[in-house]
Amino acid sequence: MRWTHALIPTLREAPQDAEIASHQLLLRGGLIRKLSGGIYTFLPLGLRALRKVERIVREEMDRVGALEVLLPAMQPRELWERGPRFDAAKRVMFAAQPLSRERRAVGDLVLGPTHEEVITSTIADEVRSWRQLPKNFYQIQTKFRDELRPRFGLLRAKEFLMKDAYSFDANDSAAEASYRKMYDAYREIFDRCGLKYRIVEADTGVMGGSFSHEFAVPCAVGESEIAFTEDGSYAASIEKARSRFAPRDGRAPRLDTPEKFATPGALTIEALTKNHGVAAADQIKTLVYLCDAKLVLFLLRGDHALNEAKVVALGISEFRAATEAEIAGALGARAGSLGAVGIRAGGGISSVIADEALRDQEGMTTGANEDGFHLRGVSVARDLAVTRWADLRTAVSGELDAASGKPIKIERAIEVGHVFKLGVKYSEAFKANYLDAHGKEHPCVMGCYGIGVTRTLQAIVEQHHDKDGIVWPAAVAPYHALIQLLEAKNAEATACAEKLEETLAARGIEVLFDDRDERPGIKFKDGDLIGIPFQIRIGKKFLQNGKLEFRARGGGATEDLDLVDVPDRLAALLRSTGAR
RNA sequence: CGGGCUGUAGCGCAGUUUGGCUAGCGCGCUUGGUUCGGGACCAAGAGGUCGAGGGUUCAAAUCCCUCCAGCCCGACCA
Repeated sequence: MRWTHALIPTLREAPQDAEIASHQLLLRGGLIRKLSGGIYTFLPLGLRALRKVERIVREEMDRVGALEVLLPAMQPRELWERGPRFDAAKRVMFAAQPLSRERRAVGDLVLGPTHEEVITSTIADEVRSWRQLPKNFYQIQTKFRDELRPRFGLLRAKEFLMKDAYSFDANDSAAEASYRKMYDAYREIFDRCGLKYRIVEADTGVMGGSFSHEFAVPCAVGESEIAFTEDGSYAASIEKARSRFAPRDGRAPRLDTPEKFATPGALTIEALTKNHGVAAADQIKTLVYLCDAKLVLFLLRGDHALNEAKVVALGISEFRAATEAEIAGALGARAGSLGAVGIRAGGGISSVIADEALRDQEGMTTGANEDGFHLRGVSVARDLAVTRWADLRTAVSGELDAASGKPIKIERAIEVGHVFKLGVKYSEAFKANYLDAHGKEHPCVMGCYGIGVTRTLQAIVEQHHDKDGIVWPAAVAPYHALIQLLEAKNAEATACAEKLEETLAARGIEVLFDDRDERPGIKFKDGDLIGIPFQIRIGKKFLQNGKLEFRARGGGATEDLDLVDVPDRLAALLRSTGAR
């Protein structure tokens, strides 16, 4: 491809709404353009890179026997209403209706944010026998989600390309084998994309299911947090992460009975520490939530934070912090002076759920349910009527892994892939059943597996760039090689460049030929910006002694080669980088 | 949805406080010339509903009202 025939609108400056390097470089390199918030056009160069990622995904899906399908992006709303999670899903869904009133749709349509409902209802009709199992279907398709706040270019967009796959198995162990296959395929995919990533145990959230893993690319602007030990023996998303809490220092005295004391104006953990000398770890934090329409108290140690994902994991589907009025009505005090001493589940409060860190603790301080007063010397076992113990806390950096005792670190990351073992949540809802060898009907055991393809593309750029621009891993680069003709007015140099382009193309090497009549500096800057892995310069040295200058974008010395030697050299390098 | 901010040429911005002549600068674009190895220089050009609508005024990018869009922080997030 000749540069003058292509459209590669590079920019010297980045648009001001692009904050992070990868977003700026995709725009500056002329790979994408923003149409509207969270909605992007792929220009030719960007599309080529995207297709490379897609190709890797396809090859690895095909390799493990997944079958490619294409499910509709437009879906009947009614389908979702029959499914198990419409209420949760509809918050991010777009409706798709004819704008003209005269042209009414037969039923309401939505734009699919994902495809569990479609695939399961389809398979329910087509798969009936154990002989047809296992099956795994995948597609690469545009998803639509109404992100409240799209940002960072392709990292969080309203319209994005996703690879999603759905496995159907006869039983749990078969489903786990399918899961394992996909897990391994994902490692291949992200390895081939040149990404450094961590695989973390993840929360299943609204998706439901029994377990899942997230493929996370560490990145300061990532939207999720992961906890892991340095040696990789433990890794989990922050929602799921468990850790050993640091023990209390044990200086708070045990009392025979709780003792009330005045704490005027001390409404926070910090204020109680500062004004009354009560260490955060010696306090009980009392949080009031409205859970499935009932008031629930959550108790944590003062220095710990509630992890709401763990509340969901308790089986509580709808919850929110209680309002001031609800709190006052149930406990007779305002937030800041709340406590569970004397609270019996069943009255205004339906249950008292306490974090494991509080078990058997003594000498604790908590609110007295009277504004401006707290109780000290509280013994958890003696004074609190805990109805349920659970792990509620958010792990923090520096705590120890529960199993190995090694310190955990917490970092932000981009979630590029997620695998879920779903179980029968969707197959039961849509009656995706099969008959076993004895003629007995069972629901298929499902798994689902997503890769954010456009997000992966940007994650690659985020991980592979330098001050001058993108440094594509060869496997996903829009082109393998860039010919930079620096003497465009010289007939011999031009003929050499044309010959080289032809020779490389004939060998299946994807080549971009910068044939513009521009000054060398511009070509160097643009070449480095768009990051094609190998650059071949035809310039001064060619005029002097017929040599071409061959260099890798990622660094390393420039080699002077004869025209005839370039194709072999390139082909060998591309083979070694796994690009071809 | 709450808080903060911004909308002026394709991109980056000044001008708005204190209303006033033909709305400016850099990059990019066009033409001509000189250049030619890390984003050259000179000259001449093209390109604007100053986010939209309404109002005040002799006069509005500038003041007032309404709306829209975008960005940042938060809430939310499969």
